[in-house]
Amino acid sequence: MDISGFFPFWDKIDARDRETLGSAANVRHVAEGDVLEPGRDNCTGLILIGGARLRVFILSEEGREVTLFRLGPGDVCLLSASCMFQGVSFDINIIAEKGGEIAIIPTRVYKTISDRSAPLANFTNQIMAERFDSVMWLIEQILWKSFDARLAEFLLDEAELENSDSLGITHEQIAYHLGTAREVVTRMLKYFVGEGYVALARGSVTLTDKEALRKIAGK
Amino acid sequence: MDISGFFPFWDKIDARDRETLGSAANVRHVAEGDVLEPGRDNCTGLILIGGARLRVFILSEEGREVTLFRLGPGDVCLLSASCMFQGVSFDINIIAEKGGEIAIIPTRVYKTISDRSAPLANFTNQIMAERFDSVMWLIEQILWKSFDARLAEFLLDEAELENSDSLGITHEQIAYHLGTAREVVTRMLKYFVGEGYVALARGSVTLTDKEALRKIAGK
DNA sequence: TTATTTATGTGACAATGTCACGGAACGCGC
DNA sequence: GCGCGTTCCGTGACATTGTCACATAAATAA
Repeated sequence: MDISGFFPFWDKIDARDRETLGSAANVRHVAEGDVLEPGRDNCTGLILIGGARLRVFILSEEGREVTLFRLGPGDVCLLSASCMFQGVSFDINIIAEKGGEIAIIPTRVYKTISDRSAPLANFTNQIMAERFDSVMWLIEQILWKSFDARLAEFLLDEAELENSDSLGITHEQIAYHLGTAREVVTRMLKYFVGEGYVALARGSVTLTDKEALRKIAGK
Repeated sequence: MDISGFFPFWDKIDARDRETLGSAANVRHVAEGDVLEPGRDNCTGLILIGGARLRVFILSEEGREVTLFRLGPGDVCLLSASCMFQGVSFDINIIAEKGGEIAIIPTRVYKTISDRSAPLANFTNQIMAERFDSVMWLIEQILWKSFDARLAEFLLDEAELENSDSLGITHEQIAYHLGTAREVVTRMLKYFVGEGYVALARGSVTLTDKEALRKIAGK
């Protein structure tokens, strides 16, 4: 796995540092369901995603989850190296939704180089800003969107990601993504069925009227 | 107003760049209630806070607000220069809660130097991470704290900030901070009065049992 | 088949948000 | 002082979402 493609200014980084980064990168394969960060004590390092899909989420003390964002091929996960910054105290969890190759650069190595390399530090900045943006989007969703809109949007996004209108997902999994209770999802899906937007089966939701769902999602 | 104190690695920045930053800094005084960023079109620049207190919040289309965080003396506001990053699309609003001196460094100047200066870029990173942390804290509050806990915590924080147990604040202002409706605040405050936690008067809330409030706030 | 696990359905209730008011306190001009 | 408009607060009815306690049904294992 070639890591140079992840860094847009690869050629502006010092040659010795490129070497260091390359050899520090720990390439491995993750399988679906693998846990990359278990919440506490999270400082695996910078994760460069080759072919996997990762879900980054937070977890409450009571075990409720909310998905912050998902990362796919070509993305870089920075929060898994959040200990390189002072004053960051929140915990995140990362799990592989789809298996594939990833490369991990240990936090210390990355930080050392970043400290003296402007291109790398600015790259870090850019990634951080993008994640910040995702999280702000989430806040706005949670605060100002009604649940039907959030569910509709989730289903559409999911269909896009999976490239299929038939989603193999349980109500409980949806609830985890959206940070609500299963019963609430069941109730709303039931309503969607009544309106003809989706069809349900055990462990699956099929979108039957995407146009209507888009309307509900408010876009 | 001396801006060097804001940058922990001031002496590691190139002398010419220090000069440029210093002369680009636009020092001015803001009065209470002044709007520094009106949502859309936000790229005032990096704001260095001398003596003012700023409130950074987001606004829904319906006019509902939520406070993201507040900044005081010695703090740096980065989101007011968020256009220096690609892909950042959320809008923020900034208003002065307390008058005082601030210095503004235009985004372009800051970005130019940051692009070639590792210390500055890493400083930017650090600030961004801290703001990210604040926002994550907010998400956790919104998602898994009940409203009584959030209100109690807000009142305690406010008393700390104002250095007084008697707060000159209306129910509506509290609602804006917490992103809810005035009636909800009124209702809960009424309950707090019944329990003897606070005393109310027009335009003011007085904390009468901080210990109990801390307990409710969950800390 | 029978048991067990996993997924879904549902009703009652609690917490919070929305709406439509009414009334009380304050500021201001007289 | 008085009237009067504005701001702030209180309240009831209802909608939405979250919680809890189950029942049922479909898959899977024994």
